[in-house]
Amino acid sequence: MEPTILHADLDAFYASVEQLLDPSLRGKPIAVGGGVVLAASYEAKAFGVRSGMAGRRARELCPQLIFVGGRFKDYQRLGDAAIAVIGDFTPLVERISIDEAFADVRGCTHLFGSPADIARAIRGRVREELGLPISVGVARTKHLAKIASQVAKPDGLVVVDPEGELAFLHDLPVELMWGVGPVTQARLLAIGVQTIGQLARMPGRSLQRLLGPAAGEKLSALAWNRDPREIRTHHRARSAGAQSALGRKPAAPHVIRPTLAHLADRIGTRLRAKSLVGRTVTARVRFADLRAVTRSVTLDAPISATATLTEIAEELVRAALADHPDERTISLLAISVSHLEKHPKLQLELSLGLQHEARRPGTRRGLARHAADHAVDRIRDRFGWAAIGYGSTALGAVRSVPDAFRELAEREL
DNA sequence: TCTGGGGTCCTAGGACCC
DNA sequence: TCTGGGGTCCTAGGACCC
Repeated sequence: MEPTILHADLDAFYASVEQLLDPSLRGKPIAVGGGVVLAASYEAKAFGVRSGMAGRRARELCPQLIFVGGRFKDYQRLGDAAIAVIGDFTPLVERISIDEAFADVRGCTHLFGSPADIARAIRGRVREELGLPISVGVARTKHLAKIASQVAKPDGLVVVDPEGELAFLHDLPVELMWGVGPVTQARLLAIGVQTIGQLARMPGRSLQRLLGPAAGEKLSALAWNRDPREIRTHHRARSAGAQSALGRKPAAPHVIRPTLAHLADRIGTRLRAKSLVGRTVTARVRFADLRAVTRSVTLDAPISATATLTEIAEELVRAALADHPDERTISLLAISVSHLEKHPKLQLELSLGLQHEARRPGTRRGLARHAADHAVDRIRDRFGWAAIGYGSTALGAVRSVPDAFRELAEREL
């Protein structure tokens, strides 16, 4: 079988866009972000600067590092354009994030040539039309294609021939595998496993004892290049959430209320835009020392109303804080809604709302809340998100990061 | 001056049902 | 008196990915 799976990954994406749009930044070590490095150029990576690193640490490693603010609209535009180039070759495209996608070209080789030809064409077009470097891996499986694109970086192409798969895979370090993070890497190192080949030769039993049944099984399979995953062009979301880092703030209502209201507002808006409702609400509180706790509740009836979501989240946060009375300072609040279902149509929703109220005597708020949410949603559709909000949610102070950046990270629900 | 924001999946224990 | 097992759902925590 011919290798027809492509994995395409824009190199140092945010940083590359900044260097594209501002030529004075080219060839220089730059980082997108401030408090935290969101992306680093290859010139910065040479100094050890990595994404996710604290800005201060990055500056220590690279004193001449240039921090740039972030042109989020351009990231979205150029990321979409690059993925669209892939879509010109095949409809079987699975987008993983703003700057990364899998594709299966098995059905279009008669039009465009071999998978390697197609990969070269994609790289050429993204470079010529958009001015951005993109690395591509080609293999028979998603896992191998993804590893190949990592090996190809920066700005390269690696094709893994079927005959050479295990030879290619087994010399590589385990941390290149999908699913091996810092913890697993350390656990494997403790038993002397550093390469994928060493992992492959471990007895399945001991791997499962070390990493759990699911992870052990999965890594064994991947190490032998058994990856059953196919290209999935459409994912439906299982949860929708939002979070806000706070620095250090007192665990007090004047901090918690407006923050939760803002988070609930964002989630509710996204859910309603996709006609989704959710049954489980989870709230997360992170303390000053970065330890975090969660509290969740599963409701009888699913919700999407901003006010209801806010109230439930407040209750959960109160419960979490009550269990940790010594914690006076919090550094992050988060809400997530899961057990998502498709919302019934509007008319059904109204009758459902009435039934719902009948079951919960004393609340005539359900319908009023839906009406208010829909009114706000419509105004925002016309005039933008900032045009209107629920009281304190309009507070800019609770936003530690521009909403444009949040939108970048949001996946299609 | 101790690190953003949005996700997925897995595990383990307990409740509850048959 | 003493002793079962399987399945499902919920909750809390954690590892990992981009």
